[in-house]
Amino acid sequence: MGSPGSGGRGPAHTLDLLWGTVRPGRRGPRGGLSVEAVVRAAMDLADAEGLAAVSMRRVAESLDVTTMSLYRYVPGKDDLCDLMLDAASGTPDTAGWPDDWRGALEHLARDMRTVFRRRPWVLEIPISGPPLGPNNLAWMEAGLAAMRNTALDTGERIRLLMLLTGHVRSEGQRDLSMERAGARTGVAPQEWGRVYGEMLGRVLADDRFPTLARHVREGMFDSPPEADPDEDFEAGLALLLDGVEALLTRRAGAGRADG
Amino acid sequence: MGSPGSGGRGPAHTLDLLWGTVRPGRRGPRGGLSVEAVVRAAMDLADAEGLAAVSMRRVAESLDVTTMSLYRYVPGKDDLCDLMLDAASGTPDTAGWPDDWRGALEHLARDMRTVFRRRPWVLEIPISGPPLGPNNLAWMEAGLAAMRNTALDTGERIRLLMLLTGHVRSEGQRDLSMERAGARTGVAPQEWGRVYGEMLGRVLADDRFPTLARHVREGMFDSPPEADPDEDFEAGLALLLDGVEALLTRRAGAGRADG
DNA sequence: CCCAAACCGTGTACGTCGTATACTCAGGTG
DNA sequence: CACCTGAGTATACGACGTACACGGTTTGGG
Repeated sequence: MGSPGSGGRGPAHTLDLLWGTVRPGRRGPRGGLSVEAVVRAAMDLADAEGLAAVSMRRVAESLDVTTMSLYRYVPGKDDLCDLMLDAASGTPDTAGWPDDWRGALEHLARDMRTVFRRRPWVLEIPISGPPLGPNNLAWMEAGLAAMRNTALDTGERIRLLMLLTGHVRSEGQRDLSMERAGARTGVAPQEWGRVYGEMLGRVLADDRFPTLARHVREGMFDSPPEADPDEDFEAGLALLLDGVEALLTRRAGAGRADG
Repeated sequence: MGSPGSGGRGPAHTLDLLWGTVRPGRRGPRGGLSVEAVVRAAMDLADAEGLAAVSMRRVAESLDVTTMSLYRYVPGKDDLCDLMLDAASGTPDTAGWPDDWRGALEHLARDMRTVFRRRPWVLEIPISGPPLGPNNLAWMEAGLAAMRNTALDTGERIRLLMLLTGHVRSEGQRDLSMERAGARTGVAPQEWGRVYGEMLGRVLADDRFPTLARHVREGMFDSPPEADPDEDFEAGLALLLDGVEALLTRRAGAGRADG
Protein backbone atom coordinates (compact mmCIF):
# COMPACT_ATOMS: atom_id res chain seq x y z
CA MET A 1 0.00 0.00 0.00
CA GLY A 2 2.88 2.43 -0.47
CA SER A 3 2.16 5.63 -2.30
CA PRO A 4 1.72 4.48 -5.87
CA GLY A 5 3.60 5.98 -8.76
CA SER A 6 6.18 7.92 -6.83
CA GLY A 7 9.47 6.15 -6.45
CA GLY A 8 9.03 4.24 -3.25
CA ARG A 9 12.04 2.10 -2.47
CA GLY A 10 12.35 0.50 -5.86
CA PRO A 11 15.32 0.69 -8.21
CA ALA A 12 13.92 3.93 -9.57
CA HIS A 13 14.79 5.55 -6.26
CA THR A 14 18.31 4.17 -6.57
CA LEU A 15 18.59 5.96 -9.87
CA ASP A 16 17.61 9.21 -8.19
CA LEU A 17 20.28 8.62 -5.59
CA LEU A 18 22.92 7.92 -8.20
CA TRP A 19 22.11 11.05 -10.13
CA GLY A 20 21.63 13.23 -7.07
CA THR A 21 18.06 14.03 -8.04
CA VAL A 22 16.21 13.32 -4.83
CA ARG A 23 13.49 15.90 -4.31
CA PRO A 24 14.23 17.09 -0.79
CA GLY A 25 10.70 17.01 0.62
CA ARG A 26 8.82 20.09 1.64
CA ARG A 27 7.75 19.37 5.19
CA GLY A 28 9.72 18.52 8.27
CA PRO A 29 13.14 19.60 9.48
CA ARG A 30 16.10 19.94 7.17
CA GLY A 31 18.40 17.00 7.54
CA GLY A 32 21.91 17.60 8.80
CA LEU A 33 23.22 14.82 6.58
CA SER A 34 22.98 14.14 2.89
CA VAL A 35 23.47 11.24 0.55
CA GLU A 36 26.79 12.70 -0.55
CA ALA A 37 27.99 13.02 3.04
CA VAL A 38 27.09 9.42 3.80
CA VAL A 39 28.77 8.15 0.67
CA ARG A 40 31.85 10.25 1.31
CA ALA A 41 32.13 8.96 4.86
CA ALA A 42 31.84 5.40 3.63
CA MET A 43 34.49 6.03 1.00
CA ASP A 44 36.86 7.56 3.55
CA LEU A 45 36.42 4.49 5.68
CA ALA A 46 37.06 2.20 2.75
CA ASP A 47 40.12 4.19 1.75
CA ALA A 48 41.53 3.95 5.24
CA GLU A 49 40.67 0.40 6.24
CA GLY A 50 39.24 -1.41 3.25
CA LEU A 51 35.75 -2.33 2.23
CA ALA A 52 35.40 -4.90 4.99
CA ALA A 53 35.56 -2.08 7.53
CA VAL A 54 32.60 -0.32 5.95
CA SER A 55 29.63 -1.21 8.09
CA MET A 56 26.56 0.88 8.67
CA ARG A 57 27.56 1.25 12.30
CA ARG A 58 31.04 2.48 11.58
CA VAL A 59 29.94 4.88 8.87
CA ALA A 60 27.35 6.34 11.23
CA GLU A 61 29.91 6.56 14.00
CA SER A 62 32.27 8.51 11.79
CA LEU A 63 29.44 10.95 11.13
CA ASP A 64 28.46 11.19 14.80
CA VAL A 65 24.97 9.90 14.24
CA THR A 66 23.11 6.72 15.05
CA THR A 67 23.27 3.76 12.77
CA MET A 68 19.64 3.90 11.78
CA SER A 69 19.73 7.52 10.73
CA LEU A 70 21.70 6.47 7.66
CA TYR A 71 18.63 4.68 6.42
CA ARG A 72 16.96 8.06 6.01
CA TYR A 73 19.36 8.72 3.13
CA VAL A 74 20.24 5.31 1.76
CA PRO A 75 17.90 2.33 1.37
CA GLY A 76 20.47 -0.17 2.58
CA LYS A 77 24.04 -1.27 2.42
CA ASP A 78 23.85 -2.71 -1.07
CA ASP A 79 22.70 0.58 -2.48
CA LEU A 80 25.34 2.41 -0.50
CA CYS A 81 27.94 0.21 -2.15
CA ASP A 82 26.51 1.00 -5.57
CA LEU A 83 26.76 4.68 -4.78
CA MET A 84 30.32 4.25 -3.57
CA LEU A 85 31.20 2.49 -6.78
CA ASP A 86 29.94 5.24 -9.00
CA ALA A 87 31.43 7.98 -6.82
CA ALA A 88 34.82 6.29 -6.66
CA SER A 89 34.89 5.78 -10.41
CA GLY A 90 35.13 9.50 -10.95
CA THR A 91 35.17 11.02 -14.38
CA PRO A 92 37.75 10.26 -17.06
CA ASP A 93 40.09 13.06 -17.99
CA THR A 94 40.23 12.79 -21.77
CA ALA A 95 42.28 15.95 -22.25
CA GLY A 96 45.56 14.28 -23.11
CA TRP A 97 44.10 11.42 -25.08
CA PRO A 98 45.18 11.09 -28.69
CA ASP A 99 42.78 11.06 -31.60
CA ASP A 100 43.41 7.56 -32.91
CA TRP A 101 41.15 4.94 -31.46
CA ARG A 102 43.94 2.67 -30.28
CA GLY A 103 45.83 5.31 -28.39
CA ALA A 104 42.64 6.63 -26.83
CA LEU A 105 41.49 3.19 -25.73
CA GLU A 106 44.92 2.52 -24.24
CA HIS A 107 44.61 5.69 -22.21
CA LEU A 108 41.11 4.70 -21.18
CA ALA A 109 42.27 1.33 -19.94
CA ARG A 110 45.27 2.73 -18.09
CA ASP A 111 43.20 5.45 -16.45
CA MET A 112 40.64 2.93 -15.29
CA ARG A 113 43.49 0.88 -13.92
CA THR A 114 44.81 3.79 -11.89
CA VAL A 115 41.34 4.27 -10.44
CA PHE A 116 41.37 0.69 -9.23
CA ARG A 117 44.91 1.02 -7.94
CA ARG A 118 44.05 4.09 -5.95
CA ARG A 119 40.93 2.49 -4.49
CA PRO A 120 41.30 -1.27 -4.59
CA TRP A 121 38.11 -1.75 -2.61
CA VAL A 122 36.09 -0.77 -5.68
CA LEU A 123 36.95 -4.19 -7.09
CA GLU A 124 35.43 -5.89 -4.06
CA ILE A 125 32.00 -4.40 -4.58
CA PRO A 126 29.83 -7.02 -6.27
CA ILE A 127 28.46 -5.39 -9.39
CA SER A 128 24.72 -5.55 -9.20
CA GLY A 129 23.74 -4.72 -12.76
CA PRO A 130 24.55 -2.69 -15.83
CA PRO A 131 26.20 0.70 -15.30
CA LEU A 132 23.55 3.26 -14.39
CA GLY A 133 25.43 6.00 -12.55
CA PRO A 134 26.58 9.19 -14.25
CA ASN A 135 30.26 8.54 -13.64
CA ASN A 136 30.22 5.05 -15.03
CA LEU A 137 28.31 6.35 -18.00
CA ALA A 138 30.92 9.06 -18.44
CA TRP A 139 33.55 6.37 -18.87
CA MET A 140 31.29 4.68 -21.38
CA GLU A 141 30.89 7.97 -23.18
CA ALA A 142 34.64 8.44 -23.32
CA GLY A 143 35.12 4.96 -24.72
CA LEU A 144 32.45 5.37 -27.37
CA ALA A 145 33.90 8.75 -28.34
CA ALA A 146 37.31 7.15 -28.72
CA MET A 147 35.86 4.76 -31.31
CA ARG A 148 33.86 7.34 -33.24
CA ASN A 149 35.96 7.02 -36.40
CA THR A 150 36.23 3.24 -36.50
CA ALA A 151 34.43 0.84 -38.78
CA LEU A 152 32.83 -0.93 -35.80
CA ASP A 153 29.08 -1.05 -35.36
CA THR A 154 27.40 -0.09 -32.12
CA GLY A 155 27.23 -3.61 -30.72
CA GLU A 156 30.90 -4.20 -31.40
CA ARG A 157 31.87 -0.95 -29.72
CA ILE A 158 30.00 -1.79 -26.56
CA ARG A 159 31.37 -5.29 -26.57
CA LEU A 160 34.90 -3.99 -26.90
CA LEU A 161 34.31 -1.58 -24.05
CA MET A 162 33.00 -4.37 -21.86
CA LEU A 163 35.95 -6.50 -22.82
CA LEU A 164 38.35 -3.72 -21.89
CA THR A 165 36.76 -3.02 -18.53
CA GLY A 166 36.68 -6.74 -17.91
CA HIS A 167 40.40 -6.94 -18.54
CA VAL A 168 41.13 -3.98 -16.29
CA ARG A 169 39.00 -5.44 -13.53
CA SER A 170 40.53 -8.90 -13.91
CA GLU A 171 44.07 -7.64 -13.65
CA GLY A 172 43.14 -5.45 -10.73
CA GLN A 173 41.55 -8.36 -8.94
CA ARG A 174 44.61 -10.45 -9.57
CA ASP A 175 46.84 -7.76 -8.09
CA LEU A 176 44.50 -7.56 -5.14
CA SER A 177 44.52 -11.30 -4.57
CA MET A 178 48.30 -11.29 -4.58
CA GLU A 179 48.35 -8.63 -1.90
CA ARG A 180 45.75 -10.51 0.10
CA ALA A 181 47.77 -13.68 -0.17
CA GLY A 182 50.52 -11.86 1.65
CA ALA A 183 48.30 -10.23 4.22
CA ARG A 184 46.69 -13.54 5.15
CA THR A 185 49.73 -14.59 7.13
CA GLY A 186 51.82 -12.12 9.04
CA VAL A 187 55.23 -12.23 7.41
CA ALA A 188 54.45 -12.52 3.76
CA PRO A 189 57.29 -13.09 1.34
CA GLN A 190 59.47 -15.92 2.57
CA GLU A 191 56.55 -17.87 4.06
CA TRP A 192 54.67 -17.57 0.82
CA GLY A 193 57.72 -18.57 -1.20
CA ARG A 194 58.01 -21.67 0.94
CA VAL A 195 54.38 -22.63 0.24
CA TYR A 196 54.90 -22.06 -3.44
CA GLY A 197 57.99 -24.21 -3.39
CA GLU A 198 56.16 -27.04 -1.71
CA MET A 199 53.38 -26.79 -4.24
CA LEU A 200 55.90 -27.01 -7.06
CA GLY A 201 57.37 -30.08 -5.46
CA ARG A 202 53.96 -31.72 -5.44
CA VAL A 203 53.52 -30.85 -9.10
CA LEU A 204 56.86 -32.39 -10.00
CA ALA A 205 56.06 -35.54 -8.06
CA ASP A 206 52.63 -35.95 -9.61
CA ASP A 207 52.30 -37.47 -13.07
CA ARG A 208 49.10 -35.59 -13.79
CA PHE A 209 51.02 -32.44 -14.69
CA PRO A 210 53.69 -33.35 -17.24
CA THR A 211 53.63 -30.11 -19.19
CA LEU A 212 53.49 -27.99 -16.08
CA ALA A 213 56.36 -29.97 -14.60
CA ARG A 214 58.43 -29.44 -17.71
CA HIS A 215 57.91 -25.70 -17.49
CA VAL A 216 58.77 -25.78 -13.82
CA ARG A 217 61.99 -27.67 -14.51
CA GLU A 218 62.84 -25.06 -17.13
CA GLY A 219 62.66 -22.38 -14.44
CA MET A 220 59.16 -21.11 -14.95
CA PHE A 221 58.66 -20.10 -11.34
CA ASP A 222 62.22 -19.21 -10.39
CA SER A 223 61.19 -15.59 -10.18
CA PRO A 224 58.20 -14.90 -7.96
CA PRO A 225 55.00 -15.41 -9.91
CA GLU A 226 53.46 -12.41 -11.60
CA ALA A 227 56.61 -10.42 -10.99
CA ASP A 228 55.45 -7.36 -12.90
CA PRO A 229 51.66 -6.88 -12.94
CA ASP A 230 51.97 -3.87 -15.23
CA GLU A 231 53.71 -5.96 -17.83
CA ASP A 232 50.92 -8.52 -17.72
CA PHE A 233 48.36 -5.79 -17.97
CA GLU A 234 50.03 -4.12 -20.95
CA ALA A 235 50.60 -7.39 -22.75
CA GLY A 236 46.98 -8.36 -22.42
CA LEU A 237 45.85 -4.95 -23.51
CA ALA A 238 48.09 -5.08 -26.56
CA LEU A 239 46.82 -8.53 -27.46
CA LEU A 240 43.24 -7.35 -27.24
CA LEU A 241 43.79 -4.28 -29.36
CA ASP A 242 45.83 -6.29 -31.84
CA GLY A 243 42.76 -8.44 -32.25
CA VAL A 244 40.66 -5.38 -32.95
CA GLU A 245 43.20 -4.10 -35.43
CA ALA A 246 43.19 -7.43 -37.21
CA LEU A 247 39.42 -7.29 -37.42
CA LEU A 248 39.53 -3.78 -38.85
CA THR A 249 42.12 -4.51 -41.50
CA ARG A 250 40.30 -7.70 -42.43
CA ARG A 251 37.11 -5.70 -42.77
CA ALA A 252 38.77 -2.95 -44.78
CA GLY A 253 40.26 -5.54 -47.11
CA ALA A 254 36.93 -7.27 -47.55
CA GLY A 255 35.30 -3.93 -48.21
CA ARG A 256 37.86 -3.19 -50.88
CA ALA A 257 37.51 -6.65 -52.40
CA ASP A 258 33.76 -7.25 -52.15
CA GLY A 259 32.24 -3.81 -52.47
CA MET B 1 55.51 -21.72 20.66
CA GLY B 2 53.58 -24.14 18.48
CA SER B 3 55.31 -27.29 17.40
CA PRO B 4 57.94 -25.96 15.04
CA GLY B 5 58.39 -27.15 11.50
CA SER B 6 55.17 -29.06 11.16
CA GLY B 7 52.44 -27.15 9.42
CA GLY B 8 50.45 -25.69 12.26
CA ARG B 9 47.62 -23.59 10.89
CA GLY B 10 49.65 -21.78 8.29
CA PRO B 11 49.10 -21.83 4.54
CA ALA B 12 51.12 -25.03 4.38
CA HIS B 13 48.26 -26.80 6.11
CA THR B 14 45.86 -25.33 3.56
CA LEU B 15 47.98 -26.96 0.87
CA ASP B 16 47.60 -30.29 2.63
CA LEU B 17 43.85 -29.77 2.71
CA LEU B 18 43.71 -28.91 -0.97
CA TRP B 19 45.69 -31.96 -1.95
CA GLY B 20 43.98 -34.28 0.51
CA THR B 21 47.24 -35.11 2.22
CA VAL B 22 46.37 -34.59 5.87
CA ARG B 23 48.03 -37.24 7.98
CA PRO B 24 45.12 -38.57 10.01
CA GLY B 25 46.78 -38.71 13.43
CA ARG B 26 47.50 -41.91 15.26
CA ARG B 27 45.81 -41.49 18.61
CA GLY B 28 42.24 -40.82 19.57
CA PRO B 29 38.94 -41.81 17.99
CA ARG B 30 38.43 -41.91 14.24
CA GLY B 31 36.42 -38.91 13.12
CA GLY B 32 33.04 -39.48 11.59
CA LEU B 33 33.52 -36.56 9.25
CA SER B 34 36.21 -35.67 6.76
CA VAL B 35 37.39 -32.65 4.88
CA GLU B 36 35.77 -33.99 1.74
CA ALA B 37 32.45 -34.48 3.49
CA VAL B 38 32.48 -30.94 4.84
CA VAL B 39 33.39 -29.49 1.47
CA ARG B 40 30.75 -31.56 -0.27
CA ALA B 41 28.07 -30.45 2.18
CA ALA B 42 29.05 -26.84 1.65
CA MET B 43 28.94 -27.29 -2.11
CA ASP B 44 25.52 -28.91 -1.94
CA LEU B 45 24.29 -25.94 0.04
CA ALA B 46 25.78 -23.49 -2.42
CA ASP B 47 24.28 -25.40 -5.33
CA ALA B 48 20.87 -25.31 -3.74
CA GLU B 49 20.73 -21.81 -2.25
CA GLY B 50 23.78 -19.89 -3.38
CA LEU B 51 27.00 -18.99 -1.68
CA ALA B 52 25.31 -16.57 0.68
CA ALA B 53 23.50 -19.50 2.28
CA VAL B 54 26.78 -21.23 3.08
CA SER B 55 27.45 -20.52 6.72
CA MET B 56 29.34 -22.68 9.13
CA ARG B 57 26.14 -23.22 11.08
CA ARG B 58 24.12 -24.35 8.11
CA VAL B 59 26.84 -26.61 6.79
CA ALA B 60 27.13 -28.22 10.20
CA GLU B 61 23.37 -28.53 10.46
CA SER B 62 23.21 -30.33 7.13
CA LEU B 63 25.79 -32.77 8.47
CA ASP B 64 23.98 -33.24 11.79
CA VAL B 65 26.86 -31.99 13.87
CA THR B 66 27.49 -28.83 15.82
CA THR B 67 29.01 -25.78 14.23
CA MET B 68 32.31 -25.96 16.00
CA SER B 69 33.04 -29.52 15.01
CA LEU B 70 33.68 -28.29 11.48
CA TYR B 71 36.76 -26.50 12.76
CA ARG B 72 38.32 -29.87 13.46
CA TYR B 73 38.56 -30.35 9.70
CA VAL B 74 38.79 -26.85 8.25
CA PRO B 75 40.69 -23.88 9.70
CA GLY B 76 37.92 -21.41 8.93
CA LYS B 77 35.42 -20.26 6.43
CA ASP B 78 37.93 -18.65 4.08
CA ASP B 79 39.80 -21.88 3.69
CA LEU B 80 36.55 -23.76 3.25
CA CYS B 81 35.74 -21.44 0.36
CA ASP B 82 39.15 -22.06 -1.18
CA LEU B 83 38.50 -25.79 -0.95
CA MET B 84 35.07 -25.36 -2.49
CA LEU B 85 36.59 -23.42 -5.36
CA ASP B 86 39.09 -26.10 -6.24
CA ALA B 87 36.59 -28.91 -5.80
CA ALA B 88 33.97 -27.17 -7.93
CA SER B 89 36.47 -26.46 -10.68
CA GLY B 90 36.75 -30.16 -11.42
CA THR B 91 39.09 -31.51 -14.01
CA PRO B 92 39.04 -30.58 -17.70
CA ASP B 93 38.05 -33.27 -20.11
CA THR B 94 40.54 -32.82 -22.93
CA ALA B 95 39.44 -35.89 -24.84
CA GLY B 96 37.62 -34.11 -27.64
CA TRP B 97 39.98 -31.19 -27.93
CA PRO B 98 41.66 -30.65 -31.30
CA ASP B 99 45.40 -30.53 -31.77
CA ASP B 100 45.76 -26.96 -32.98
CA TRP B 101 46.35 -24.45 -30.21
CA ARG B 102 43.48 -22.20 -31.17
CA GLY B 103 40.85 -24.88 -31.22
CA ALA B 104 42.13 -26.35 -27.99
CA LEU B 105 42.13 -23.00 -26.22
CA GLU B 106 38.61 -22.33 -27.44
CA HIS B 107 37.51 -25.61 -25.93
CA LEU B 108 39.33 -24.74 -22.73
CA ALA B 109 37.57 -21.41 -22.46
CA ARG B 110 34.14 -22.84 -23.24
CA ASP B 111 34.57 -25.67 -20.78
CA MET B 112 35.60 -23.25 -18.05
CA ARG B 113 32.55 -21.23 -18.89
CA THR B 114 30.25 -24.20 -18.48
CA VAL B 115 31.79 -24.85 -15.06
CA PHE B 116 30.86 -21.31 -14.02
CA ARG B 117 27.44 -21.62 -15.53
CA ARG B 118 26.74 -24.82 -13.68
CA ARG B 119 27.96 -23.39 -10.38
CA PRO B 120 27.68 -19.61 -10.52
CA TRP B 121 28.65 -19.28 -6.87
CA VAL B 122 32.24 -20.14 -7.75
CA LEU B 123 32.52 -16.65 -9.20
CA GLU B 124 31.49 -15.13 -5.89
CA ILE B 125 34.38 -16.66 -3.98
CA PRO B 126 37.06 -14.01 -3.58
CA ILE B 127 40.24 -15.49 -5.01
CA SER B 128 42.83 -15.41 -2.29
CA GLY B 129 45.99 -16.09 -4.22
CA PRO B 130 47.55 -17.95 -7.11
CA PRO B 131 46.06 -21.33 -8.03
CA LEU B 132 47.40 -23.98 -5.68
CA GLY B 133 44.83 -26.75 -5.75
CA PRO B 134 45.21 -29.83 -7.94
CA ASN B 135 42.10 -29.15 -9.99
CA ASN B 136 43.01 -25.59 -10.79
CA LEU B 137 46.48 -26.79 -11.71
CA ALA B 138 44.93 -29.42 -13.95
CA TRP B 139 43.26 -26.67 -15.93
CA MET B 140 46.58 -24.90 -16.13
CA GLU B 141 48.19 -28.10 -17.32
CA ALA B 142 45.57 -28.49 -20.04
CA GLY B 143 46.12 -24.94 -21.20
CA LEU B 144 49.88 -25.28 -21.32
CA ALA B 145 49.56 -28.56 -23.18
CA ALA B 146 47.33 -26.88 -25.71
CA MET B 147 50.10 -24.40 -26.49
CA ARG B 148 52.92 -26.91 -26.63
CA ASN B 149 53.56 -26.40 -30.35
CA THR B 150 53.36 -22.62 -30.44
CA ALA B 151 56.19 -20.12 -30.75
CA LEU B 152 55.27 -18.54 -27.41
CA ASP B 153 57.68 -18.52 -24.52
CA THR B 154 56.71 -19.67 -21.06
CA GLY B 155 55.81 -16.24 -19.75
CA GLU B 156 53.58 -15.55 -22.72
CA ARG B 157 51.80 -18.86 -22.33
CA ILE B 158 50.98 -18.21 -18.71
CA ARG B 159 49.91 -14.68 -19.48
CA LEU B 160 47.60 -15.89 -22.20
CA LEU B 161 46.12 -18.46 -19.86
CA MET B 162 45.51 -15.81 -17.21
CA LEU B 163 43.99 -13.57 -19.83
CA LEU B 164 41.66 -16.35 -20.94
CA THR B 165 40.53 -17.25 -17.44
CA GLY B 166 40.07 -13.57 -16.76
CA HIS B 167 37.81 -13.27 -19.76
CA VAL B 168 35.78 -16.30 -18.77
CA ARG B 169 35.42 -15.03 -15.24
CA SER B 170 34.49 -11.54 -16.37
CA GLU B 171 31.78 -12.75 -18.68
CA GLY B 172 30.47 -15.09 -16.03
CA GLN B 173 30.34 -12.31 -13.48
CA ARG B 174 28.52 -10.12 -15.96
CA ASP B 175 25.93 -12.83 -16.54
CA LEU B 176 25.62 -13.22 -12.80
CA SER B 177 25.13 -9.51 -12.22
CA MET B 178 22.40 -9.45 -14.80
CA GLU B 179 20.58 -12.24 -13.03
CA ARG B 180 21.05 -10.52 -9.69
CA ALA B 181 19.70 -7.28 -11.13
CA GLY B 182 16.49 -9.13 -11.79
CA ALA B 183 16.36 -10.92 -8.46
CA ARG B 184 16.83 -7.68 -6.51
CA THR B 185 13.23 -6.72 -7.13
CA GLY B 186 10.44 -9.21 -7.30
CA VAL B 187 9.08 -8.98 -10.82
CA ALA B 188 12.16 -8.50 -12.89
CA PRO B 189 11.71 -7.77 -16.56
CA GLN B 190 9.29 -4.93 -17.02
CA GLU B 191 10.32 -3.09 -13.87
CA TRP B 192 13.91 -3.29 -14.95
CA GLY B 193 13.07 -2.13 -18.42
CA ARG B 194 11.33 0.89 -16.92
CA VAL B 195 14.44 1.81 -14.92
CA TYR B 196 16.58 1.40 -17.98
CA GLY B 197 14.27 3.61 -19.96
CA GLU B 198 14.39 6.31 -17.35
CA MET B 199 18.17 6.15 -17.30
CA LEU B 200 18.25 6.54 -21.05
CA GLY B 201 16.02 9.58 -20.76
CA ARG B 202 18.46 11.14 -18.35
CA VAL B 203 21.32 10.41 -20.72
CA LEU B 204 19.47 12.06 -23.58
CA ALA B 205 18.66 15.12 -21.46
CA ASP B 206 22.23 15.52 -20.24
CA ASP B 207 24.80 17.20 -22.45
CA ARG B 208 27.66 15.30 -20.87
CA PHE B 209 26.94 12.24 -23.01
CA PRO B 210 26.73 13.32 -26.64
CA THR B 211 28.18 10.17 -28.16
CA LEU B 212 26.18 7.90 -25.90
CA ALA B 213 23.03 9.87 -26.70
CA ARG B 214 23.66 9.52 -30.39
CA HIS B 215 24.00 5.77 -30.07
CA VAL B 216 20.83 5.69 -27.99
CA ARG B 217 18.91 7.65 -30.60
CA GLU B 218 20.15 5.20 -33.21
CA GLY B 219 18.48 2.40 -31.26
CA MET B 220 21.42 1.06 -29.30
CA PHE B 221 19.33 -0.11 -26.37
CA ASP B 222 16.11 -0.96 -28.13
CA SER B 223 16.75 -4.59 -27.49
CA PRO B 224 17.43 -5.50 -23.87
CA PRO B 225 21.08 -4.95 -23.06
CA GLU B 226 23.45 -7.88 -23.42
CA ALA B 227 20.77 -9.85 -25.15
CA ASP B 228 22.99 -12.81 -25.93
CA PRO B 229 25.76 -13.39 -23.40
CA ASP B 230 27.18 -16.26 -25.43
CA GLU B 231 27.65 -14.02 -28.42
CA ASP B 232 29.57 -11.51 -26.29
CA PHE B 233 31.66 -14.30 -24.87
CA GLU B 234 32.51 -15.77 -28.23
CA ALA B 235 33.28 -12.41 -29.78
CA GLY B 236 35.66 -11.51 -27.00
CA LEU B 237 37.29 -14.91 -27.20
CA ALA B 238 37.75 -14.57 -30.95
CA LEU B 239 39.23 -11.11 -30.55
CA LEU B 240 41.71 -12.36 -28.00
CA LEU B 241 42.83 -15.31 -30.06
CA ASP B 242 43.02 -13.14 -33.17
CA GLY B 243 45.48 -11.03 -31.24
CA VAL B 244 47.54 -14.10 -30.47
CA GLU B 245 47.42 -15.20 -34.08
CA ALA B 246 48.58 -11.77 -35.21
CA LEU B 247 51.46 -11.99 -32.77
CA LEU B 248 52.44 -15.41 -34.05
CA THR B 249 52.36 -14.50 -37.74
CA ARG B 250 54.26 -11.31 -36.99
CA ARG B 251 56.84 -13.34 -35.16
CA ALA B 252 57.06 -15.96 -37.91
CA GLY B 253 57.53 -13.22 -40.49
CA ALA B 254 60.25 -11.57 -38.44
CA GLY B 255 61.93 -14.91 -37.97
CA ARG B 256 61.91 -15.47 -41.73
CA ALA B 257 63.16 -11.96 -42.40
CA ASP B 258 65.69 -11.48 -39.63
CA GLY B 259 67.07 -14.92 -38.98
C1' DC C 1 -2.35 31.50 13.67
C1' DC C 2 -2.53 26.79 14.62
C1' DC C 3 -2.91 22.11 13.93
C1' DA C 4 -1.62 18.20 11.57
C1' DA C 5 1.25 16.09 8.35
C1' DA C 6 5.81 15.15 7.10
C1' DC C 7 10.20 14.05 8.26
C1' DC C 8 14.73 13.68 11.05
C1' DG C 9 17.24 11.26 14.29
C1' DT C 10 17.17 7.88 18.26
C1' DG C 11 16.72 3.63 21.04
C1' DT C 12 15.85 -0.93 21.27
C1' DA C 13 15.58 -5.36 19.54
C1' DC C 14 15.92 -9.62 16.58
C1' DG C 15 18.21 -12.91 13.99
C1' DT C 16 22.45 -14.07 11.85
C1' DC C 17 27.26 -14.48 11.32
C1' DG C 18 32.44 -16.29 12.41
C1' DT C 19 34.96 -18.24 15.87
C1' DA C 20 37.56 -18.32 20.77
C1' DT C 21 37.42 -21.05 24.78
C1' DA C 22 36.69 -24.63 27.91
C1' DC C 23 34.74 -28.91 28.38
C1' DT C 24 33.37 -34.23 28.05
C1' DC C 25 34.15 -38.54 26.42
C1' DA C 26 35.77 -42.35 23.36
C1' DG C 27 39.67 -44.94 21.49
C1' DG C 28 44.28 -46.33 20.30
C1' DT C 29 49.18 -46.65 22.33
C1' DG C 30 52.71 -47.06 25.62
C1' DC D 1 46.06 -50.74 32.48
C1' DA D 2 46.83 -45.75 32.44
C1' DC D 3 47.19 -42.05 29.57
C1' DC D 4 47.23 -38.92 26.21
C1' DT D 5 45.30 -37.55 21.97
C1' DG D 6 41.81 -35.88 19.45
C1' DA D 7 36.48 -35.77 18.17
C1' DG D 8 32.50 -33.47 19.03
C1' DT D 9 29.86 -30.27 22.28
C1' DA D 10 28.13 -26.21 24.83
C1' DT D 11 28.44 -21.63 25.69
C1' DA D 12 29.60 -17.12 24.77
C1' DC D 13 31.34 -12.77 22.61
C1' DG D 14 31.39 -9.21 19.46
C1' DA D 15 29.94 -7.74 15.10
C1' DC D 16 26.74 -7.38 11.36
C1' DG D 17 22.17 -5.54 8.64
C1' DT D 18 17.93 -3.70 9.53
C1' DA D 19 12.76 -3.76 11.25
C1' DC D 20 10.00 -1.14 14.38
C1' DA D 21 8.17 2.31 17.42
C1' DC D 22 9.01 6.58 19.36
C1' DG D 23 9.97 11.86 20.41
C1' DG D 24 11.09 16.30 18.47
C1' DT D 25 11.15 19.74 14.88
C1' DT D 26 9.77 22.03 10.87
C1' DT D 27 6.43 23.58 7.61
C1' DG D 28 2.08 23.83 4.66
C1' DG D 29 -2.92 24.42 4.47
C1' DG D 30 -7.12 25.93 6.60
